[in-house]
Amino acid sequence: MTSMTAARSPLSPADRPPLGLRERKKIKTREAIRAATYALIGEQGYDATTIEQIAERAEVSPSTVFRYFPTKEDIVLTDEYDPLMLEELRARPADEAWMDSVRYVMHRAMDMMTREDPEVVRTRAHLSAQVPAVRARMIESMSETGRLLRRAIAERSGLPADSLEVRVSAMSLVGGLMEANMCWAENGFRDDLRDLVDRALDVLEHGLPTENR
Amino acid sequence: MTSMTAARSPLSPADRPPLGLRERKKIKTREAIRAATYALIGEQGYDATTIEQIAERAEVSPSTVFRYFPTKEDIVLTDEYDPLMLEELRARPADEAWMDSVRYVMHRAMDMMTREDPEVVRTRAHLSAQVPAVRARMIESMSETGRLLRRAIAERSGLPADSLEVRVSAMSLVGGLMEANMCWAENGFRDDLRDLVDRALDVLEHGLPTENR
DNA sequence: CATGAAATGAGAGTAGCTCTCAAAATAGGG
DNA sequence: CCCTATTTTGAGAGCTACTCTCATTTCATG
Repeated sequence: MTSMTAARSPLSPADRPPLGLRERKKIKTREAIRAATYALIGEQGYDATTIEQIAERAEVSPSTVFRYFPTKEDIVLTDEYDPLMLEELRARPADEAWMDSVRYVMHRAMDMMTREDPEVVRTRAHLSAQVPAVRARMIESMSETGRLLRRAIAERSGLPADSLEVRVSAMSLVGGLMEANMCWAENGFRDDLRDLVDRALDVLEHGLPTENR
Repeated sequence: MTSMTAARSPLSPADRPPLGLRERKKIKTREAIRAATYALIGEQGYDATTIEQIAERAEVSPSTVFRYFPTKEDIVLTDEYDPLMLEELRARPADEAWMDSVRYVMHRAMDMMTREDPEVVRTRAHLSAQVPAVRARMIESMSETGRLLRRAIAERSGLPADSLEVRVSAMSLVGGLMEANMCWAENGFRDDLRDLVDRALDVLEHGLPTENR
């Protein structure tokens, strides 16, 4: 019901067998909290849902909720995709055009996500579009993603990872993708997310269409 | 000591003379709160500064502080530049290249800001770079700015203001400028902000330098 | 099974923020 | 100058996210 399971397939070494009872319980608790949160938000909305209610339904104490997630927004937003996507990006052939690499990885990621838990992806997008606090946290986490992206861009371009040029490039990429996501949610998920992402990448690559850029 | 005075010069109609005692007091209170906040943060840091302390030093009640500013972060971040810049942007000749318009307006804005209260501009940038809560709120407000920007971009490009293309374009512009600001603060204000902004705009316009984009 | 380590729960405490209501300040007209 | 309507303010209660501490429970390991 969450994304953890999906995170396994592509590029993860071997760390599955030795998984003690403790670790398994921790994962279960994490999932329980997330599931309880999504359920309650579905019933009452985000703001009306308190940590106490979440704790109650997940059958843990409020303290435990905060031990697993630093903020309420993080319960909704946390996923494990970003590092994986980064790995995949950096694993692409160095002579591939940058935007092609991005496109490729984004397509794979979206396939994976819609195959695993499309419901969660939508809820998340919906909350990001509607609830200011969630949106803020989401933007913040995207800018963290942008920071990770710098390494990949730096490797491709030969520029230093902390140069302004690389930073701007990373940030505009991340911002563009976020905008695609927002658009998707705001229009009630009517469009195909893949198309939106493609169009966003086109704008980043070539500027606005039918314009002298 | 704040930015209000600066906002007067360029494109404001006539609304100065009829300014009752009530309005004047409100402005004074607003400034007092902001001044108190900046002072206290300078002495103790952001997190250690509570609304109560701010209220005390500004000689108002805590309630009043919240009446003037919705959040603590807003006390630090709120300014009145954005709408002005938007006006100026839309007032540029329609046949000017888009990026040139942006460059022009940004230069004017930066001149204005560094002429008026360079101290506040720096403190704000510094806090945005250091304090997560402030940064989050700042990003959020930049994305509001991005929303305003859409109108201008739509007028120039002929595309609908709510199209994905325009949104991506607006967001990446705003993100790039923010990155320039961050860079500036993180490097201890050693660089010239104008150069950084120019370089950011260059990346947005032409892609990464010496690269097949 | 005993011992050490880790996870949990309970509880108190802080601070940002909201809401309500009564008191004080101001505007405008007689 | 005063009276009244409106606005602004202050006081205070209340909610909730979040932090910290400490005792208790639960798992790991020899």
